[in-house]
Amino acid sequence: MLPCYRWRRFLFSSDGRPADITMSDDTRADKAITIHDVAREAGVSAMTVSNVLNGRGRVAPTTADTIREVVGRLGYRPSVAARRLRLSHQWAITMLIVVEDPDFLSDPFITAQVTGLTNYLNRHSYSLIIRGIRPSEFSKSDLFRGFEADGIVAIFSGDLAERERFLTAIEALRVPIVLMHEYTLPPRPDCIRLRQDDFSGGLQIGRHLLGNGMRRLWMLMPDAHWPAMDGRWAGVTSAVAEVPGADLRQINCGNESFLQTRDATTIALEQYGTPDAIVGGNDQLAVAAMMTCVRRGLVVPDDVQITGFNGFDFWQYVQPTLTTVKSSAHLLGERAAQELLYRLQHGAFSSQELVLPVTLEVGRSTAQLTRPLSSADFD
Amino acid sequence: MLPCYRWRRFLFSSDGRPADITMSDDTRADKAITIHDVAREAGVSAMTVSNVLNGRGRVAPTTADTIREVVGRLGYRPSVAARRLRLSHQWAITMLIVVEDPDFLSDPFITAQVTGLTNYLNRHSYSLIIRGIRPSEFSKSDLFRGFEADGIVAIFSGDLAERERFLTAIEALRVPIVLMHEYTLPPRPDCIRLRQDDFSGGLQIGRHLLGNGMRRLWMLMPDAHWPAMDGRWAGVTSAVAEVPGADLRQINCGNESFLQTRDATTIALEQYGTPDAIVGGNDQLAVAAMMTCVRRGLVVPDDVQITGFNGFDFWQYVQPTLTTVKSSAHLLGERAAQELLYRLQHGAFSSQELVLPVTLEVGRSTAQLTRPLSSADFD
DNA sequence: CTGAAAGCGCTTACAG
DNA sequence: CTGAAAGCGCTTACAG
Repeated sequence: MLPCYRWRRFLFSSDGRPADITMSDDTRADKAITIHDVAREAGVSAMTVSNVLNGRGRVAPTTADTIREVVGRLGYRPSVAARRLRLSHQWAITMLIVVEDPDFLSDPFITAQVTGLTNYLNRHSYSLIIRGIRPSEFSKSDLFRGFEADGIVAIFSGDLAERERFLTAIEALRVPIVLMHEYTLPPRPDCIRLRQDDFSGGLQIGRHLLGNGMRRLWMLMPDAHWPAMDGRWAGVTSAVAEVPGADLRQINCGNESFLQTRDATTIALEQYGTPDAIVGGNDQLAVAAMMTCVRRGLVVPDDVQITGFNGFDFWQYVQPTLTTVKSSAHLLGERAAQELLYRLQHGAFSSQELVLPVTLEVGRSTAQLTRPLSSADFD
Repeated sequence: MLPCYRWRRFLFSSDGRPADITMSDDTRADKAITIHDVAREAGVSAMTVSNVLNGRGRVAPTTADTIREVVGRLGYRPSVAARRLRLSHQWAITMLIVVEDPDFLSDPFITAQVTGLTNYLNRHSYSLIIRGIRPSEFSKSDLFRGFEADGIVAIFSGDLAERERFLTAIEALRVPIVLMHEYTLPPRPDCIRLRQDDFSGGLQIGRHLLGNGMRRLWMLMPDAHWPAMDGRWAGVTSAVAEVPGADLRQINCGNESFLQTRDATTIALEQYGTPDAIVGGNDQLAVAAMMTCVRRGLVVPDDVQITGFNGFDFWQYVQPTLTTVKSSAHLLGERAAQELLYRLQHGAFSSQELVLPVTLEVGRSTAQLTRPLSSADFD
């Protein structure tokens, strides 16, 4: 008997509401072979097939061989959905990125973390589900309607109160959480904080520039509140506080795009004059500022020193090469996955907080020159 | 009665093989409330709850209100796994990227497509599963063991025979396929090809440079065979064939990294002398070549003209701005999702092949200068 | 307008 | 060493 729900209605509409639509065909359902088909063909019971496939129980070697042969011949693939229901485990992790920009994957810091996550998870037969949600649409998001993962890796933007709200909301999903780049929200049960040492990176950048004799510093920051960015700012602030007479000004660069950063830098240059050094909150901001300075006839590093943050391949594409802070965003993603799978395996996280180190990478954009650059400087 | 499989063994080990590990705890399982809990609390049957939640059948408004109240109060969330099993539909699409580089998401062309996909799918309550697989590990990949999607969007690299093999393999999964950037593999049932018009882009680039009087052209290509890259090459080749006396040389740039591109360009410059123009297979290749030329004292565009391909934000970060081919990789991703959901809804794809247009974006890197650049050229 | 029953494809404890 | 039975949490056709 062919059950009639082979032709059924699916949740499927443009506004995300249920809609009544009839499926005309489902090739998979027609041909799907089950564990019972294999069992019948091999002349055993379904449970023996299950045991062989999962390496459990004692099964006679000859029986096992027969079963494996039949599995191969029939092209049997166990139903993931059935296994998930039966075991109430999903073998899936959700990466949740709460950010206004729908094009969030264009940030290399984000993509490197995502790549680290997928690589680690796939190695362990877990899959990654990526969800980008705008802060303004967080509550009416269908994240909560169709949630299907064993854990969450979350990156929040926004101020403390907003982030607190996001965290409280996803805690209702009752799965373990790895919170990225968070250092202000207080610890919670079944939730750890994982980040790179942005404060230290900022501190190193600041001390490096101050050690070069720079005193009037700017730091370029995006509109969006990112905890990681706040940490860098705090680090630079600390360094500046150590040197009497040094000061630091924050320049808002809107959405971090090239154009908005260029415009913000241009206005600041006209309003405040040229600073000794410009600290980019990340590499993109730094490079956009560098281009702006160069186009205005300023020489880097002679007239103004410039630094970035994160050390993506990107920094090499610029001239002079950028002084930046190297961190491994890829490693950060891998580590998030590792901690989550550890938690799933052992029932508890191995620690409350993890901070990965960063290192200052000195390029020519903060070089103390005693002679003009020559082509030899670039090799 | 608490079933004992709450403490069960999970597939979980570093090499991807099943391993015997006991879960010490599962917070979700302890507290999960089901449709029956809601039904009992509301004094109705499970099916009435189901009807209300899915907007089917006739239910008395007062009954429906009560049920919705209980759902909210208990925080009931339907089990996705159960729904999937019952309906044998997953509400999930897999994006499969077959490429050697495990850091595949660092390519902006890939990430833009992934972003377009997620955005479209999430709007329609589908989720995206990303799988990167190395060509060499394709067959022993566990893609086939844990497959769980209603459709596939695939990006292959490699030569024709390899890509043919990949396609044949994923066809065994019996779900509809959208093949990206493919134009040589013959059409198959339940599989469409979606790409941007790389040939036209290459043709336009070639004609533009030849129109500028350039005759000795190079094209920078990566080691990896990408069909999209081959299409661009074919386009440039066509343009060159139109002009007697013009010639085109292919320069292999290894893995496309800055360093390997720089080295390949340097060696080529020493071996063959400076060409009239360098066509980058993509923006990154073009910018790396531009940096190399500038560092060797060549002036762009006076001594050598340079072009890119894809027009990412990236191109603006370079000086002079890059002539490139604009396409919308984001749109390509959206379109792939759209076609797949159409297929799932209607039982058949709406067409066999889709080609999205591209446009030439002329920057200063191919400007025909009659005077030296001034800062005014940059605004 | 509402409910009892069946079944999606697995895995487990238990009995043979 | 192997199997019959139960049940994970839903949805559907059908009967009332």
